[in-house]
Amino acid sequence: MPLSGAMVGDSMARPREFDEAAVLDAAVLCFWQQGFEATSVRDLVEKTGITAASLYNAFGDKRALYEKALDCYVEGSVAARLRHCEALPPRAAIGAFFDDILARSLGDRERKGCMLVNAALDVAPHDAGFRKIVAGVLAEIETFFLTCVTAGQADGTISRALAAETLARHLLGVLMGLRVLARVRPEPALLEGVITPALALLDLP
Amino acid sequence: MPLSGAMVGDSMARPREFDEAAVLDAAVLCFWQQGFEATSVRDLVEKTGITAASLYNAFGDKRALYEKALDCYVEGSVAARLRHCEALPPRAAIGAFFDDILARSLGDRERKGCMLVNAALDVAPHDAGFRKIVAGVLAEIETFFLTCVTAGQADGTISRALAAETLARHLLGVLMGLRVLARVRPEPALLEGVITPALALLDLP
DNA sequence: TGTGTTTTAGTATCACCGTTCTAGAATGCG
DNA sequence: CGCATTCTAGAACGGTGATACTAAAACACA
Repeated sequence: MPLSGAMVGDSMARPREFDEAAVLDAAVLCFWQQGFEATSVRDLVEKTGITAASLYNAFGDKRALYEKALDCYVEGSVAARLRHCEALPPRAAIGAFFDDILARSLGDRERKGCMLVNAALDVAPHDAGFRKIVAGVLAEIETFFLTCVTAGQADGTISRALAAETLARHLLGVLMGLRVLARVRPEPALLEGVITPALALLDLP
Repeated sequence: MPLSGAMVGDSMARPREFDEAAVLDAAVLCFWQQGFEATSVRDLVEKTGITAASLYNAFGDKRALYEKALDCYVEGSVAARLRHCEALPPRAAIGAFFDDILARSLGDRERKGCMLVNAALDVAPHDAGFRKIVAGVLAEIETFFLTCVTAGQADGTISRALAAETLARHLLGVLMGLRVLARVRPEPALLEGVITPALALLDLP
């Protein structure tokens, strides 16, 4: 099984004609919008612009491509947002995080939601490998919240009324709920109503 | 197009051999576990024990059967829980509601989750009809929370620090989040951590 | 007891599924 | 310039998707 992108063997041959990153981006969009089952290889061929043979050569089978696409999404969307927010003061980081999610959810005209949350209900329950991946990313988000809350409780910007671990878990739950509701009822008042009490909880005496 | 279950015309004929309710229950289980796309008509034929022709005669096509199955699930699971909790005092009703969800989520060894939440991400985003149905049920749950919070704020058992509408929306969001997390990380500490702050919010001065 | 209607079971249909194969074109290296 | 290699395009593959059809069986009623 040759490694994609890397030249193997002792002789050079014809190089790729397509941009692997661009193809992966198109695949992300497909899986993100339609989920794993509802996306056919023919969809992928059409949207990526390369042939099925090239797809299979470069990425393996459909499941492997989904895995790479999910990785790509997480790195480009989730991890990027975490890195961005981690640079802020703790209480502001949490606020900015939810502001961004809110804006993204309300501006999501195609109702794609969050590919990670979609994966959590689509592929994770029936595939232990995917479940582990999704659970790992969720744990990273939880850790981000925990770090923020712990630091905020230490410097007095976040309430100590509840344990930091408990607050972090609550924030993770609210985040998941937001992304589900946004796909069915993307109403500003509803989504803001979901967030407001969670943030109020941080600011109490 | 004959109405299922009802005898039409002026002459009686051969009656159903199968129990329509039992067949619908089996269909609910299929769709609940695997979702709409991942469930094939052959799956349904196998699990319900009746033939494809009977399925089509009795319920119409696959989409119509899913709709009836979702109706059946909502009536038997969601609506039943709402009715049960509505009989309790407001603050206790909310507590009992989440206690039940928590127990159900932790005991869900097949990781089926909640069929309504599954539908919210599976069929609702791509089908306006289903979206309306799911949104309607979510609105019912929101109304249940709102009724509880309003009554609790009136009799002093629930904090008036936040508007009743806001708290109700928050509780709905937490509920959705719970059901997503439970399918990936069904850990008691995590799920309890999600709920605890939401309930604490109700009890503050 | 026939007659009409509707159930059944099984199969046919036809499009699409994920995947692989068959070519032939394009490249780097000896 | 071959030669080995790996790319591309597209057809082909077996399997399965949802659904429709055929014919026999089962009942209610005249």
